[in-house]
Amino acid sequence: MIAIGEVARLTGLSIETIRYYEREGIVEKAGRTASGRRAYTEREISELRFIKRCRDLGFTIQDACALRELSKAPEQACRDAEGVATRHLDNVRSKIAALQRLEQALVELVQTCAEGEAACPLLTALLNEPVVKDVISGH
Amino acid sequence: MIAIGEVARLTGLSIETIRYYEREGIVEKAGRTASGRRAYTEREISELRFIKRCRDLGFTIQDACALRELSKAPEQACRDAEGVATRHLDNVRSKIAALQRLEQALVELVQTCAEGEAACPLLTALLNEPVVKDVISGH
DNA sequence: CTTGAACCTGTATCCACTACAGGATGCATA
DNA sequence: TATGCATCCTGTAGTGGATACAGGTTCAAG
Repeated sequence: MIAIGEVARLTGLSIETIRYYEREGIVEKAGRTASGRRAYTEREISELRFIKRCRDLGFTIQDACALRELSKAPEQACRDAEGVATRHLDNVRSKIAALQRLEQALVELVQTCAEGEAACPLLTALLNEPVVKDVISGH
Repeated sequence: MIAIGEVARLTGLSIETIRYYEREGIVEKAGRTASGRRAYTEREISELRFIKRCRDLGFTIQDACALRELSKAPEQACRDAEGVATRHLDNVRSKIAALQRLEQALVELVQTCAEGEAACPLLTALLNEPVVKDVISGH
């Protein structure tokens, strides 16, 4: 049986996050020792690591749970998993594109900033110009 | 005097967001009509629009407020504003780079997905783990 | 026996909104 | 004048995905 601190080290998740996953029902409640401490099996650790990998790839928790279920189901799983991943990939590409538009707008703003001018062109632009259209949703 | 709905239309912010900005002290409390409805001046609308532009560029509310203050100060504003914008630009570029690494990883995952295989390579990759070595030894 | 690390529960906080519920007001039409 | 609908109000709760305590218990080493 493995304690939560060790699980954190093994998975790369923080202790708080592991408890949060349990609290939210994202993973099953871990077993307990006589004194009430969480005790993990290797299977549970694998599951946490699976979630961690999905999160590192930018999948939502919901997607991560869906992929985990697929990893247990035998039939059709591959195509479903590919679907989830492809949709996410589209998402990532949209975000990249939006950020690149942002980058361009920022570059242009900063370029206008010439030292010593009476009015700051950057601030003037923010005061007067309409700006980028499509914005990033995520934080 | 302009009502909040019209201000929303003029700025591109939602009514809820305008009220939220007021509630949080991000902008000054708007004046009121006899019946208690918010009434906006052109100056207040400009300020909301300024915040909106900053948000569209991905600046935090905090940055937006800082830039707004700079737009009111006469001296040094340009260089300070350029600093804020440049730091943000660095941020945006880091995010783009991170997302591009993500994109590459996802592309590789999805590419491995060949229809009809027994085990889904995508899920296998997510599951694939080095065997847990160390167990908490004691008891 | 004492110390300090690791663990526990429970709650609050973050960011920037968004989504109601439940009611008051304003304005055009019948 | 009455109706009805759009618009507005306050207040509260929820979102995602954690993170940060406070205030306590338990464990292991010296």
